[in-house]
Order: sequence, then structure tokens, then C-alpha cells
Amino acid sequence: MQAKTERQQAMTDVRRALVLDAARAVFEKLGIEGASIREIARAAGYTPGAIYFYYDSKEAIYGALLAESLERLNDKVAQAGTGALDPAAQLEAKASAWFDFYADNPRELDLGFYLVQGMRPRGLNATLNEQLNSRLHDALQPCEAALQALGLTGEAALRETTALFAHGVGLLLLKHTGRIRMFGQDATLLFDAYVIGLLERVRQRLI
Amino acid sequence: MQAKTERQQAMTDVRRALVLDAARAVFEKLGIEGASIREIARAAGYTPGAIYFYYDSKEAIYGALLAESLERLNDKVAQAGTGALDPAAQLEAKASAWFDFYADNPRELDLGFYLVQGMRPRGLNATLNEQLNSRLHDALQPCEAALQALGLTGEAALRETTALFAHGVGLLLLKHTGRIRMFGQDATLLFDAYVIGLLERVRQRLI
Amino acid sequence: MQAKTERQQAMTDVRRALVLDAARAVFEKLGIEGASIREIARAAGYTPGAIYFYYDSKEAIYGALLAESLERLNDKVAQAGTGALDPAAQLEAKASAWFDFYADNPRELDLGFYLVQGMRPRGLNATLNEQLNSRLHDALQPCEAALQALGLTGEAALRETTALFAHGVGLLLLKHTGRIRMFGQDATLLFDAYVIGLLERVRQRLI
Amino acid sequence: MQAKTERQQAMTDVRRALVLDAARAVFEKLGIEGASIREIARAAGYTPGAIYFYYDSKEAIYGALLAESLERLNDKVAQAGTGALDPAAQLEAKASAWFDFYADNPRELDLGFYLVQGMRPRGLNATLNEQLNSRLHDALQPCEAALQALGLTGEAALRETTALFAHGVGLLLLKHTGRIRMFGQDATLLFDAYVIGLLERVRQRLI
DNA sequence: AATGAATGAGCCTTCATTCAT
DNA sequence: CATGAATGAAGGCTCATTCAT
Repeated sequence: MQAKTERQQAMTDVRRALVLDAARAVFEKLGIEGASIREIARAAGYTPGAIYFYYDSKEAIYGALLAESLERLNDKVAQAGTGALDPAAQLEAKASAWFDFYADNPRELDLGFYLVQGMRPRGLNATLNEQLNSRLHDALQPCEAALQALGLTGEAALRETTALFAHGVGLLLLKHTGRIRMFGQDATLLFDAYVIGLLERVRQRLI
Repeated sequence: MQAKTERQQAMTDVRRALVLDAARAVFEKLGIEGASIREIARAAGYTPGAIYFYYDSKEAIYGALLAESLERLNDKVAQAGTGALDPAAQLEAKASAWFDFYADNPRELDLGFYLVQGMRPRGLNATLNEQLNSRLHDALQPCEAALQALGLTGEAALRETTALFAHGVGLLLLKHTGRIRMFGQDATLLFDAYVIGLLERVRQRLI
Repeated sequence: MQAKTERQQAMTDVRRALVLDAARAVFEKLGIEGASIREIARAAGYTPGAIYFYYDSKEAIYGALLAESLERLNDKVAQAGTGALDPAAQLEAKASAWFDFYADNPRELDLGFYLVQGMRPRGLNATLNEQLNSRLHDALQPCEAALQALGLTGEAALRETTALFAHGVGLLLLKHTGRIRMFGQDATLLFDAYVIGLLERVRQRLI
Repeated sequence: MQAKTERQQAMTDVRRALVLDAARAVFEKLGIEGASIREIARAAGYTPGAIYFYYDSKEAIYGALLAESLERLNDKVAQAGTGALDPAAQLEAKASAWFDFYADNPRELDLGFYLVQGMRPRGLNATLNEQLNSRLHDALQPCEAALQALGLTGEAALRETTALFAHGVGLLLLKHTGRIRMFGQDATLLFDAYVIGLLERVRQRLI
């Protein structure tokens, strides 16, 4: 029994990523209900049993999927508004970045918020949960920083970031569940309006 | 063929309600994934087959649950702010009514928004879906009316109601998924602040 | 508790017949698989429990249905060829009568031959079974008599009647299962040809 | 992904055959109504779920059972009368072969003719159905060929084969349902007599 | 590293039947 | 005479997971 060579480890990582890709594809196509281990294995070109070599359980896959989704979100946010100099433009760019990320990929929102009941309590242990929370926070940090740069106290910036986040999430939910049609409104327009209103209030020292 | 006496009908209704109560209890305790017919029957003190005497399918139960939840929501909203005379107080009372309803009963939000993927398309036929949408709209109508009474155009009132709704829903989601703790914020406080801010903007003719 | 008046008994009989009519209708429309007590009750305008007042079990209904079917068969056979004087014409008329009866009502054949596995052993007790056998024999008796009138011994007539019956049944089965299409043949034509051939053999003293 | 070794494939096939054997045994003992997946699994020493590893559905098992039955029938027919030189002896041998096959295995007849209503339309897709029809035809082809060899036109041979088949099937049905006892006749004797009569008619150019 | 085989628990639903009222 | 209520058993099928090979 020899230790695993670097090369072997690298191969394992590649295959693990392949399984995750398959899981994401299945998840996107069939939703959480259709995303069985069978289906994921099929998409990955494996038999169901093989999946357990890479992930301990279905929920571990879910956790990894979520973690990876948050990385991509952070990438998107990091890339956004790099050219913008003033904080206001920064805020708009960063906020739009995460909003659009979820607007374009509804399933990632499901993932990101544990919307799926059955998944909530199990599987995601406290440590992982905190890591994920932290990465989500990271994605919002640029907005918070921009608000501080615009003159808000740390406390106020955090509060407004939370509210901004909630507003976006609410709109996304209304959008994805089709409820927003009931009001004849458009989620993106409303989100942009909220950001503009927020900047206006900041400018007028109302916050 | 004898006609069903009123008394018999009443008892049937009671039992049907009992099944629905059991379903709600199971749903609250186990989430939608654990809410099997078996479990609902067990909670109601029945064998699984008996459930079908009262509801045609699992999804019919889901629909009834949702319908009933919306009725209670509307009741709450109708009762709120009955003493308030000015529209601003009306808005605050009505908005708080529905927000608190969901803040107090997390699972009703799941129910109300079809957060559960698997349930979305099936079972809820178009007619029922429209009815439910309509009842949800009813619960928000008082807010919309109050905004109009405060001077907003119909269009603006609708837009702001949508935004208000989204804001609340977002906060509720953050609250129920525990994500709001990450920000060290309180959902209810933030919601109240949003309502106050909204009234302020209305007063200043910013909308 | 008074004895049942004649009138009451008559009413009961009428209702029992009504249930049987419903059963036949259901049986014809849905086949043996769909013919549940529920469905029969629905067709009869009763609740399932009421059925058991008239029949002890589902299989009792089946037995009654079969008995009644055989009565109708015998009626048809009795009416056939009443004008025919010579035995040959008699044979043709009587044989066609029962063949056509089943050709026109495929389900009665199922009924008549216990084609349905699940029903075979239970329900039909020996006495009833013998009665039914006897009535079936009755329907064939005219053919047997005609053959004897044509000069066959009792033994030969019985043998030929059996063969005739088997031939018809086989053709009916091929017809009802669609297998006859495979041969591009027509069941009725073949049956008629068989009868003619039989008469020919009788005439030529080949039997 | 390693390829399945021949040995592994062979073992899988053996187990699949084992399941089919179990299914046949259950089918023979309990009839089609009692032939549940649970029961088949029990007979095969499996849990119900395991059955689905070998067959996609209950009806797939039914189809396989039928296909295999027809193969055995064809084997029997192919082996019969190999020593016989003249067409008349061929006809007798081949006809007896298939008649005896079903006389000895009543349930195979049920299977072969879709006697069971519930099974007819579903599961057996058109392609399979045609294959099965074709194999059934194959079993009768030698009889048809013998008749042609005896001088019948193609058309007449087909007609007589159909009639022969129907006659046999009818007798088998009378035998298996016990109805033939009512006439005090023996199915095999009658069948043989029919074949002899057929040959006689052919010889005398009556057909 | 991966397969093929299998488990056991669970899913929703249907059914014939019983029985108090 | 008939209902409404309920049972208990069974139906086909799917699933996450385990494990010898």
C-alpha cells in the first residue's frame, strides 16, 4: 500500500469535479426532485456506487455544489465594476453582479438558500455552514464597502447591505416562482430602482 | 339514497379539517419531504387509505392547506388596523399584519410560494392556482389602497406594493433560513424601517 | 320485525337486478380489471357498502352475471331457426345463434369461460358451477338434437357437438384477441364453413 | 468504467433467467392476478426492488415470459416429426407438437393469447407484439407447409391452418376450464380426430 | 477506482370488505 | 335499506446506500 502520488491525487480531484459538474447539470435540468444519485451517476458516466467514492452522501454533493456556486458568485462580483472609480458606480455594479447571477441561474438560488426543505437540517454540518455563510457575505462585502465609502457608518452600511440583499432576494423569489407576473412588474427594473433610491437616500444624508 | 343530514355533513367537515390539521402539523414538523400520506394519516389517527376519503390526492391536500393558509392570512390582514384612520397608519398596520403572519409561521411561507420545487407544476391546476394567486393579491390590496390614498397613482402604488412585498419576503427568507443572523440584523426591525422609509418618500413626493 | 311482504321482496328483486345491470355495464365498459365494487356501485347509484346487501361478494356478482348471460344465450338460441323445418337448417341456425351471441359480446365470452384467471377457483361453488355448466349445455343441446335427427348416434352427436363448440370458441378467441388478423381470416366465415363441412360429412355418412 | 467480463455477463444472465423462472413459477401457481412483483421477488429469493435490476417493469417480465414460452414452443415443433417423410405424417406430428405443448402447460396458453384482459394493451409495445405474433406464426408454419405439400393452394393452406389452430385452441380452452368434462370428451382425442378428418378431406380433394 | 448486485424502507394509491348508524 | 367511514392488505415502483469483488 503506497501513499497516493501527487498525480493520483490530481486525477482524483479531476474526477471529483467531473461528478460535481454532472450533479450541477442534473440539478439544473431536473430540479432537486429529479436529482437522484442514479441520475447524477448516469450523467457522470458512473454507476451509482462509484459516486460514494467521491462524496459521502447525497447531501455532501449538495454542500459541494453550493460551495462551488458561491465561488462562482464571488468571481462574478469580483470582476464587476473593476473600472468604476466612484463608490456609487461600484455599488451599482457589485449589486447588479450578484443579482444577475441569481436571476440568470434560478437553481443556484434554490441551492444558496436551502429553499429545499428536506435538505436543510441534515448534511450541512456547522463548520461547512459557516464557511458558506462567510462566502455569501464575501459576495456582499463590496456593496458594504461602497456604502461606507459613501459616508455611511459601519453599522448603517451593514444594515443597508442586509436590506439590499433582502430586497434582491425577495424579487428573485417572486420572479422565479412566477408570482411577479401577478403584479405585472419586472424584477430587474425594480431592483435597479431600489439601488438608485438607496444611493439617493445616501446622498441626501437620510441614512 | 338518503340525503346526507346536516349533522352528518358537519361531522364530515370536521373530520376533513382534522386531516388537514394533521397534514399541517406533519408539514410543520417534517417539511414537505417528510409529509407523506402515511405520516399524515398517522398524525390524524387514520390508516393511509382513509385519507383518500377526504382528499383525492396528496396534492389536493397541499392545495387545501395552501388555500386555508391564505384565508387565515387574509383574516389577519382584514382585522389589522381597523381603528386606524389615516392611510399611513393603515399601511403600517396592514403591512405588518402579513409580515408577522409569515414571520410567526415559517412553513406557511414555504407553502405560499411554492418554494418546494417538486410541488410546483403538478396538482395545482390552473383554476386553483389563479384562485390562490388572487387571494394572495387580496392580502396585499389594503397596502396598495393605502398608498393610493396617500396620493400615489395606481401604477406607482402597484409598483411600490410589489417592492414592499418583495422586501418583506426577502427578509422572511433570510430570517427563516438563518442567514440574517450572519448580518446580526433583525428582520422585523428592518421591515418596519422599510415601511417608514416608504412613507417618508411618499410624503416627500419622491415617488 | 315483520316478515317481508311480497311487495317488499319484489322491490328487492328489482333493485338486485338493477345492481346486476350496473355490473354488466361496468364490466362491458371497463373489462374485468376495471370492474371494481366502487365502480359498480357508482353505476348503480349506490355506495359500495350497499352492494353487499344484494350480493355477498364481488364473485357472487360475477356468478350472477354469468348465470344471466347464459339465460340470454339460451333465449337467443331458442328463438333461432324456429321456422326451419329440416335438421340441417336447424343446426345452422342454432349454431350461428350461439356463435353470434359471443361474437357480438366479447365480454360475455370472458365471463362464460372463466378466462379471467383470478376468478376461477374462488366464489363459484360447485353447485353453481354445475348449474352454469348445465345451462351452457342447454344452449348446445339443439345442435346435438339436430345432429341426431340427421342420423348420428347419441355418442357421435355429442362428440360432434363438442367439436363444433370447440371450433367456435377457438375462432371467437382468435377474433377477440386480434390474433385472427395475423392470418388474414374472418372468424364468422370460417365458422360457417365448418358447419357446412360438418353437414357435408354427416350427409356422406363419414361420421 | 471497466467492461463487463464475459463471466460477469454470464452470471447476470443466469440471474435474470432465475427471476424469469420465479416469475413463471408464480404465474403457474397463482395465475396472473397473484403474480405480483413482490411474489416473484419472494420466489426468486430477492427483495422487490432487486427485480427491477433485471426487468424494467412487471410487463417487461410478462413479455419476456411470453417470448421465452414461444421459443420453447418453436423448439418443440421443430423437433417433432423429424423422421417423418410424407407431408401427412408431418402435419400430424407438427400439429400434435404445439397442441401437446399447451395441453401440458395450461398457463402458457393464457400467456400466449393475452387472455388476461388487463395485460393486453400496455407494456407489450408494437414491436415486441409483432415479434411475438411472428413467433407464434412460426410454430404453425410447418402445418401450413405440409398442407401445401399435400396439394392445397397457399390460400387454402392458410385458411385450413387457421381453422386447425382455432380448433386446437378451442379444445385446449375447454380442457383447461374443465368445460370439456361436461361433454365427457377428451381434448386430445378430438384434436387427433380433427387432424385425421382434415387429412381425409385433403386426400379427397374436398378442400 | 469502480462495478454490479442487492437491500430495505419508503412512496402514492386502490381495493374488497365491514359495520355502526 | 343504505350510508359514510374506515380498515388492512396489497399494488408497482424508486431511492440512497452498502459492499463483495
